[in-house]
Amino acid sequence: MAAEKTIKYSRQREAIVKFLEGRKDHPTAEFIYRHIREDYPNISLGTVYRNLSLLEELGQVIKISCGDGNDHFDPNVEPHYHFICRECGSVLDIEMDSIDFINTLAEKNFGGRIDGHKAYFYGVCHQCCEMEK
Amino acid sequence: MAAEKTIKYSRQREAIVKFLEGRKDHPTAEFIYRHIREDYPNISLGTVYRNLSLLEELGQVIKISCGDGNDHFDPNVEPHYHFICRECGSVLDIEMDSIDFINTLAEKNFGGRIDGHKAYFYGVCHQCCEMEK
DNA sequence: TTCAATATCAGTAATTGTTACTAATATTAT
DNA sequence: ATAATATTAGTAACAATTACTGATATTGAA
Repeated sequence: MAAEKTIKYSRQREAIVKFLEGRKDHPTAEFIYRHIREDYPNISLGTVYRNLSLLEELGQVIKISCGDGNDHFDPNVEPHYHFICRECGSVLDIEMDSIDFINTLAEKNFGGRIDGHKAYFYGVCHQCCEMEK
Repeated sequence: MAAEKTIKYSRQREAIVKFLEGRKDHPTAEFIYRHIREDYPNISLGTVYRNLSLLEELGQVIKISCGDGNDHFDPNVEPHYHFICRECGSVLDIEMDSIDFINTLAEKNFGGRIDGHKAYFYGVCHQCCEMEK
């Protein structure tokens, strides 16, 4: 039987969780690191990465790989969709009902089993739309 | 006026195009490199990367960033969807009609403009389903 | 309340995927 | 052919992430 590693409390991990709590801007590890450092000047970037992937395993955060080269992190683990602005690159939440029925559509002519999907929407965000005027 | 860089023929680029032609397995740059080297032992990985991004600019290939850490390349530039197997990590095509209407759904309660999307489906591929038995 | 076991840390080095640089080579229009 | 220049191989640089190490913090039990 695999010896389950017990998880000990750490201030650093708590700070990361607190920092992410309620955020909607899906920061990168680097961004989180820079801000946590204001309270914990000695925290290392490795600690941020290690804890983010631990929190991901624990199901407390979601990693968003939207293809811009950096992973982004989201404390909202409920299934939802993201938008990436072609202008400014910001990653925003999309408010829409679940579209799980596309799994069934996708499974129609497919040999295997489909149980999930990720969708990224692209365009120009509200803020950048305003700038165009 | 921007001096358009004219594009000269190169055997290496042709070899890459030929190698990708008709493939359905969405290889990575590294994979392409290893195989092209059988015919062109001196080709460098940089050349593969450079040509792949050139071909992408030319609209001859599509780069797939599915979040497994490696970019994959697809000679099929028609809009279509991909599946990623949770077991073996293979990236497969999904045969399904366009679901562009989800853009409209997504734009409903969204401030900005939405003009495209990417969707990745997850599950267990046919081959891995068989292995489970 | 010690104390031993060990998870976590900071700091740093290593890895990995990708891009940039450079002098030599290949292609193309003339 | 030749001149202009795009492309190359090879290598170095880069950025994001992960692994390593000895020191430190947390925890359950004595």
